[in-house]
Amino acid sequence: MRPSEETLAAILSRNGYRITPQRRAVLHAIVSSNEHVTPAAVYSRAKRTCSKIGLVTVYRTLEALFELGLVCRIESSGKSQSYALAPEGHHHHIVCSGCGAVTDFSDCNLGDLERKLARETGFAIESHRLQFFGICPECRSRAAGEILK
Amino acid sequence: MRPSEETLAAILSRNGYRITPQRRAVLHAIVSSNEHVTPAAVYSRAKRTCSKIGLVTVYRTLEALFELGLVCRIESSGKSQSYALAPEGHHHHIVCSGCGAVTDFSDCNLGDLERKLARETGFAIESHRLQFFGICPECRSRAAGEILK
DNA sequence: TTTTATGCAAACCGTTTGCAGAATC
DNA sequence: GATTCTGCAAACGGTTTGCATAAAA
Repeated sequence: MRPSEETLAAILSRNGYRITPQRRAVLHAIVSSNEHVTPAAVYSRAKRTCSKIGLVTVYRTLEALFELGLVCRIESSGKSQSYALAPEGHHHHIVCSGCGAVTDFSDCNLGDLERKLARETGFAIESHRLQFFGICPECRSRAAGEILK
Repeated sequence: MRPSEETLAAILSRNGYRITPQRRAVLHAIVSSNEHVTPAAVYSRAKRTCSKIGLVTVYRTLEALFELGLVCRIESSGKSQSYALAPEGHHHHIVCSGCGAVTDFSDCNLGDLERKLARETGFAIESHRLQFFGICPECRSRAAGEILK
């Protein structure tokens, strides 16, 4: 289950971070958004809660959350990164090429491949990243709508 | 087998691109390098062949080569992208966290997973990207050497 | 001689940093 | 009251663009 804003704040606090209105605003912004969001998006969301927050603080807070593993970061193939509440455990993403929406999945079953590659290449493999790209259901139906017109 | 500089130049020409000393220099730079290289690296290599080349031209040429599928681009998780001669067909990368070296592999066997995800999420999946990260053989033996000292 | 390519400098975009003042604990 | 956080503005790094000049076809 998704951690609440309170839970996250408690974890931050327990790790020596101070709880400020700005940080609460960032927490609120990511907890209340279901998608992956860019720092800029977090900023504009957070600004609704705490009007004097600066973009810099958003970056710093997201970095802190990322360090603590509370948030995951995805480098969508373009310029800007995006963040979301970290689902528990190992997972990967499916990214919509139309609207950028991100869906998670967790069963990747790459153990055999990893062992094989390690054997063949001599690499000590430590991690992997897997992303699928495609068109999400919403964009598909939107596209279908366009055609009918 | 790897295409030669001549072959690449011919393909460029056939596609309406003019063959300039600068473009030859870029072609030479990537053909003669076995690793994946950043635009900046291509630039300094190319400069040896054609001293008056500018970084901008390198970017533009790499982009053209990428458009034609002659070169593949990898977004290594940091700031700069890197390019290499495109191996034929579908492939993925293993990236060394130590030195950045990149190795290719081609058998990923993700068809079943892709179908399953498409079914479960409703995405029309079009492509995927898979990267492994680890320590390459050279870095491993270097690390072993450090320990012995 | 028409069309495309080049280089420069300057713009751009997302991100990071230095620092004085403000807020938390 | 000591320490951490904030916001601003300015720096940064990689990449892109506008434009006049130069070169390829």
